[in-house]
Amino acid sequence: MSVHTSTASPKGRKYEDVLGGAREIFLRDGFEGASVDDIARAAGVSKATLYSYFSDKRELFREVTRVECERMAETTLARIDFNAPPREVFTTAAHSLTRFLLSNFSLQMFRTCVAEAARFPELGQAFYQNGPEMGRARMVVYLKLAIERGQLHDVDPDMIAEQFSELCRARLWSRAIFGVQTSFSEVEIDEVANHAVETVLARFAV
Amino acid sequence: MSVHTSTASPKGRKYEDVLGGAREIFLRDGFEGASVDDIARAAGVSKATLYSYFSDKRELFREVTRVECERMAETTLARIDFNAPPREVFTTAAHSLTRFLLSNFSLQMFRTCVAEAARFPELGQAFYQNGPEMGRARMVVYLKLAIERGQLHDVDPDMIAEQFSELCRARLWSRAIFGVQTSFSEVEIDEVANHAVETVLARFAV
DNA sequence: CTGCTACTAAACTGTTCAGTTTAACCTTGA
DNA sequence: TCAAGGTTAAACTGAACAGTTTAGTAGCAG
Repeated sequence: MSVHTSTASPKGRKYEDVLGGAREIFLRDGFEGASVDDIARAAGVSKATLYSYFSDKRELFREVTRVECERMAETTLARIDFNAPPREVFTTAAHSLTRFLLSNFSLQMFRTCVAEAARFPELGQAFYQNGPEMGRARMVVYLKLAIERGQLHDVDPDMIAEQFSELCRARLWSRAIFGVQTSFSEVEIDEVANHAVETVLARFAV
Repeated sequence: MSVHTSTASPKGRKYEDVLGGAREIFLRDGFEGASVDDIARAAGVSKATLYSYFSDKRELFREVTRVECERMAETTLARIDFNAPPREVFTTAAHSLTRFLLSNFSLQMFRTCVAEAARFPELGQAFYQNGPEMGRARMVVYLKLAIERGQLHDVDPDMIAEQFSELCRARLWSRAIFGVQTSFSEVEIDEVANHAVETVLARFAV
């Protein structure tokens, strides 16, 4: 009896292996930078097998990003306590979002999607919708409640959410994306997150 | 008598042509996406001539970005009136920065630098230093004055500048960079800029 | 006219890489 | 034991493309 990973692989034994290898190499080298031979090697699979699952490199890439975006949505959209006061919610969200934005995964994903935006218009859009857009929508639900409760001023909640997430990028994110700085201390990250909280509260809290 | 563009070309007649063609194609296709044949064609120059000026594609790219960053620094670093009150300065800066961030040029430059950050660590860093870093430094000079005058709270001026420029990216920039939205009305832009001003003032103005 | 320098078109080299093909090899189940 | 289907290594094809070479042209100075 063979061991199966949760649901039996959609097609053939090596399907998950291929996806795993592709994830590793695409994340390391981006789309153009990744060679299919490297992916097959990393997956421990022959090129012929790989091409029996995916008709071409793009389709493989699409599938990897789809799966990764789903995982990201599940994992990193911090559970919001819809009954907590704004300061608490913003503080929790700011720290987890700032950390996430500076994570290797998030930065590489962003780089690749941006780099391929011209070749793959659909890809950047999918990434945007499954990533930033999803997080924002969730935040907006909370903001509306808080406004109803009179805890926040009655300002377009969408704009509050947008400003909040941009504030979490202050100082460190642009350095990270351009490779000017590659590692970040807890202290630095906390400082950025705390400043984001203070600013958003100064403007929107009652 | 032949017409010369300002200073006589550093080397040979076609130097500026090459740079112009490279600028056009790199900006359209990015670094990897651009073919040297395309550049030569766009420049109205033979490949051999191109390679007599630049030893390889990377050197050509470096020079194009250097020149473009200089131009950007001159053009878009809005003159700040160091004696004006914060609301006026932030308002002027927010509108011009938001527009700039959404410009075709800025977006393409960003895309290319990010995409090549792995192959060209120096490039992203040069872009960062000549672009965001330079604007921020200029803003900080003003902020220190305003704090001394008691117009702003005594908070790390660097953080004020960083938050301010991030706020100008709210809502529209991420849509632009992922290709979700490609054109932006004056109304939308003004709204983002005005919100950035209100938020930064709410937190930092005395 | 001579000779020099910048330039040109086009063919060529060498490499990288996506995707295909082939012929053989396990594994499993009847 | 046999057959079928998934898998494999390796060679192959064809295209794209950076960079070079060659043989020749245009213009200008003396």
